[in-house]
Amino acid sequence: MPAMTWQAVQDEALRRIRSREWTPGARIPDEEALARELGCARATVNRALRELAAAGYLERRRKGGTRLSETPVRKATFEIPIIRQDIEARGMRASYRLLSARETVLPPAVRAALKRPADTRFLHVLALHTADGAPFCLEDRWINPAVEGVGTADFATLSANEWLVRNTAFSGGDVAFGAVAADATVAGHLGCAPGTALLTLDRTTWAGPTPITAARLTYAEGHRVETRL
Amino acid sequence: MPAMTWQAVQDEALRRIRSREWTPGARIPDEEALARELGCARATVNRALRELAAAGYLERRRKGGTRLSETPVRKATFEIPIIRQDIEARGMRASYRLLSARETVLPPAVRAALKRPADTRFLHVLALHTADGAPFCLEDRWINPAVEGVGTADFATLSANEWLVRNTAFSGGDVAFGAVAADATVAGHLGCAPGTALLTLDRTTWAGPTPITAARLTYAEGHRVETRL
DNA sequence: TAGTGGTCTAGACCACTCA
DNA sequence: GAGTGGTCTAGACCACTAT
Repeated sequence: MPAMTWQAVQDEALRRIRSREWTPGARIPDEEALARELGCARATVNRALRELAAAGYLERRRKGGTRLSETPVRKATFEIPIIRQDIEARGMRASYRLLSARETVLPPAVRAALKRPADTRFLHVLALHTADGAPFCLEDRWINPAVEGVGTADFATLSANEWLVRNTAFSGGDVAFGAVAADATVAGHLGCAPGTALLTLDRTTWAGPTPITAARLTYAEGHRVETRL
Repeated sequence: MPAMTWQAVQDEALRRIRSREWTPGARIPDEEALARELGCARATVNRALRELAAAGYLERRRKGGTRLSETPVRKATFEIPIIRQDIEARGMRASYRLLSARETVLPPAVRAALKRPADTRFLHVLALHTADGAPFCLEDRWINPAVEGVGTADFATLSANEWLVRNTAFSGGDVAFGAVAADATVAGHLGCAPGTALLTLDRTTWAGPTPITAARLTYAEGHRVETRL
């Protein structure tokens, strides 16, 4: 084992930050000095500090040196797993029921998000995920019918989410959290009163310029999406 | 410029993933083979693939090699900035108004989250953030009165959020999104109808075993927290 | 122009884990 | 036991930017 691993260097840097030995806005020693002081190679210091900069603790500029962030932008990473995995990771039994699947015209909001012309038709899939028999979340998804194989996919047995992950290549997308009041339909499926405040997760995914799918997950009452800082 | 940068290697790997040249679950060439093929050092390949593994695209095991994830757990990173910065980044004018600040007994839910005994007293701060004059979010925060300097801090001019970021050293915490229906008080401050579904962001931060603060941000109607995948 | 971080290289040894 | 990823080193050159 080398004297100093990059992890040890990072821990030491975090210790100095937390102990206020290094203070917000102040410049810290350069990589070469730290490497000499800690007895390791500069590359080791570089890796340790690079990751702290990516996490928002430090700001680094060539020639300008490395400073503690004055206003650290905390970056919180949330895992967005396949719903079934999410449920099973909580130690519950996941099941899935297809409610409807038919091709129809995109509603205006989805059409705008996917930048499609008017009257574009997509496959609309509505499905309910349950955990230990209780409603967990409602999946309201629009799928581009041009996606290869989607015509023969059977979303009754495999969720559209999983089918898409396994069968399409995508290049990017976006995710957003929001809140909605349950309408009568949603309330019925999720077993809550109409008007209940529910957390939503909207996702769109693209293969280059072509939209693959837009989905809204509406979680059952009280659901939270958590992570560590 | 070297022939192949780690970024170029990563782009090439992503191209092979997206083109399905490499398929989910299948093993990809080992680092040495890729380095030879692409004409770079193994360390360069290592950095490229290590980051793809951290992002959930690949699973790597010593001796087991590197495989494409069968069920990629997408990791979405959200920036959790100081609210004022968040507002200003949207090109709006941020302002802040302290609504109340007094020390009182922790309510049960917060007490449990912070693992404090019954009758623990914290400083309770309620404040409204506005963007271009319109309500943006309501900050409902509990601060450990043992935090150094909190007794003399003036939260009327500087938000508690910013004061804490600048004046305390913390070691960790957690974040959670949720949804609540506006009660009469919240509705009044945020200018919406009682019962409106609102997005919440709950945060707790710790200095080792000592809680520093617990905060709930309740965003105005329609607010979304977004990120790219 | 000079200082600092960003990256690449070639080689080495180690840690894990599969067969 | 052996294959593969994880990491460290020492040196080098480059890119950016503060002065």
